[in-house]
Amino acid sequence: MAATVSDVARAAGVSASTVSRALTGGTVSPATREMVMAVASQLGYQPNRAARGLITGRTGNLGLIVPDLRNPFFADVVKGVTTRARALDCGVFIADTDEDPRAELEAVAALSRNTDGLLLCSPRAGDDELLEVVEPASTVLIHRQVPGIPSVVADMVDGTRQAIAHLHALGHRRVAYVAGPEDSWASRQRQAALADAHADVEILRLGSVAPTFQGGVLAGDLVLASPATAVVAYNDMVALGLLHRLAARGISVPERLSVVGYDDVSLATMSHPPLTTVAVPKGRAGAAALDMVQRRIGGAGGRPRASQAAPEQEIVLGTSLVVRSSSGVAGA
Amino acid sequence: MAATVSDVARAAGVSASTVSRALTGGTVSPATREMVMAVASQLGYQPNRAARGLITGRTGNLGLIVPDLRNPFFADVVKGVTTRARALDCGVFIADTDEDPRAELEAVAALSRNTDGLLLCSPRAGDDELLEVVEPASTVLIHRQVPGIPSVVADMVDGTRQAIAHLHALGHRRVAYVAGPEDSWASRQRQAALADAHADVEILRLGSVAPTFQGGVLAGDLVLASPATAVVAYNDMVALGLLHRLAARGISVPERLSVVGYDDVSLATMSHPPLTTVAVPKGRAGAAALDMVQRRIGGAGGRPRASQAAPEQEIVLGTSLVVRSSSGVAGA
DNA sequence: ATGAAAGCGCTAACAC
DNA sequence: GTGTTAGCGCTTTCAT
Repeated sequence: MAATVSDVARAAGVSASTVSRALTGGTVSPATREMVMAVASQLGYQPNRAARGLITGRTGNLGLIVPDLRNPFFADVVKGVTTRARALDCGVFIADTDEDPRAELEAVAALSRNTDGLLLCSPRAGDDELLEVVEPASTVLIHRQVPGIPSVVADMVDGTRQAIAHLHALGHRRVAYVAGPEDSWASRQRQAALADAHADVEILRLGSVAPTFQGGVLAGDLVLASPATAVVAYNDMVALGLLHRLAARGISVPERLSVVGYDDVSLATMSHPPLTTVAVPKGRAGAAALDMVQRRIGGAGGRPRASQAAPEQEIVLGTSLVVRSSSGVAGA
Repeated sequence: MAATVSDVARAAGVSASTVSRALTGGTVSPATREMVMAVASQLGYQPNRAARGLITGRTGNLGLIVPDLRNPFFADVVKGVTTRARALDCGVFIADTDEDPRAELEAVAALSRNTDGLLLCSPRAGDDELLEVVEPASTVLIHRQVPGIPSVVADMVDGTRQAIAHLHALGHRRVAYVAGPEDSWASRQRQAALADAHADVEILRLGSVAPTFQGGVLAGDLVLASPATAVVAYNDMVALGLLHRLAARGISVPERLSVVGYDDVSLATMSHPPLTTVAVPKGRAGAAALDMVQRRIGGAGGRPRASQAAPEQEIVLGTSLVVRSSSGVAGA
């Protein structure tokens, strides 16, 4: 059986409350504190978070909900969250919803009772459904915006602008866009951004396709049937599938066609040729979201502190185009 | 504030214990149960697991520790665990140790107090360190064996045998093996398996290299400088890097050189050419480990039940060679 | 600066 | 079958 405060108290010859104070930073004499700490670590004492949470009203745990851990994009976000959580000594419950909006809503319900806050990464559920189950005071959305719920997003408008400016500079005037899932927030974002990225560049919308490698393979033929000299894919996985299909059809990239993705997943450096892509901060977004939710629930320890100067509702992280070898001069 | 048992009890006109019984499957009259359930769901009651855990001694939560979530291999394992956990209504704490053995040990210490059991996936710490901090009764290792700690592993000996038999059948007699990290359990496993996979096939050991895409790139030149007609890589990431380097040097695969990997990560289908690889069950291993730890801690609710017919200590999952296009007839 | 006592939400004995 | 009581491990008043 694990050691409890009482065990430590007995071994240290003090009361349980003193142990508690020594360990959580209450008013104790330096000497006592040091002694208690020594005894505690010597006994391998680890506080029972459940018991602590029962009284403080805070569990010290967070919930993190993602659509699919296998997607390298989400893996990066999760990694950012867990890394920051480790530094903050905060537990992270993980839930993978398998891209199922219903599972997402269930996960929110199950986790919200047993955590201090929730991080929802790219949730697939609709705005209204989300607003129904989510507690805005202790929830942060990652890479998704819903009016009324705080969020951390990447500046896709700027990233898109950079991508199109890059292609324009290389002489491209007709650029295909391979769209992802119709109704997704990210997809709408990208399309809106493309719409007014550059006056001189005509955007040819293709798709939509699944946001996967296979979706990209499928898109390859669509792109070749269009008059575009360059293509912007919904994300890197689609871009990679595209590259794969183009190679299979003997099309040289970037000579005949330039390809640009979104996300900058690690695979983007491993393709043939390495992929030019709009880098979106993934780990950084996860870490920022964790900090944000901590700030919002923090300090007050459950008690909602009286209106303190309108807490931030949104963080927009910068994006940057990473130019590799899949983009080049038009008609080269 | 969330509803508590007392709230439900008051609203239902019964005592708190009756509510508890109705919700957890105790002896209650069907009518009462139904009524309580209705009131509970109407109030949106969600049990406070912390409080429940305090008394039952079980938290209903598990800890899952992995070296690196970005590694698609581990992502698959995690996914297997979380999927099974969802079905069992069991929370999963995730910890990413960044391949750091010390962080691993710390994670074990921090999590073991606040979970019912621990799943350690491919831990990097040494046998002795692990044995020191781990509670064998409530821990299961995934893809790693340590005497005295239960584990779920894949049959690498058989997988390796299949791979070498495949290459032998294609006429290969000299096969290079690109070794991974010297001191890793997995690496030793594979080498032992290769040593007596086939009497007619000579194994040329190369490396070791980092178990990454970059490691594979590096290994590409090593392999070409050897007389081997085929190469087995430490894992798929190395094999993919190898393929990349070979392509860059204009070596055609499988005509000039056959390449085989281990793991069958999803990327293995996306390479040029698609990779022949020893498929190891990843999600299945995670799910099996979860079931195993539940079985071992289950029922008794904390109280270690008196010796019940020697609980299983090890599960070995089958592997199978997936033949794609990176392997072919020798000297073709 | 420290100890005693109360209580967080829940379930397990024990009565009835 | 149901209510009452006690207590899990911890923190936090309230005394001192």
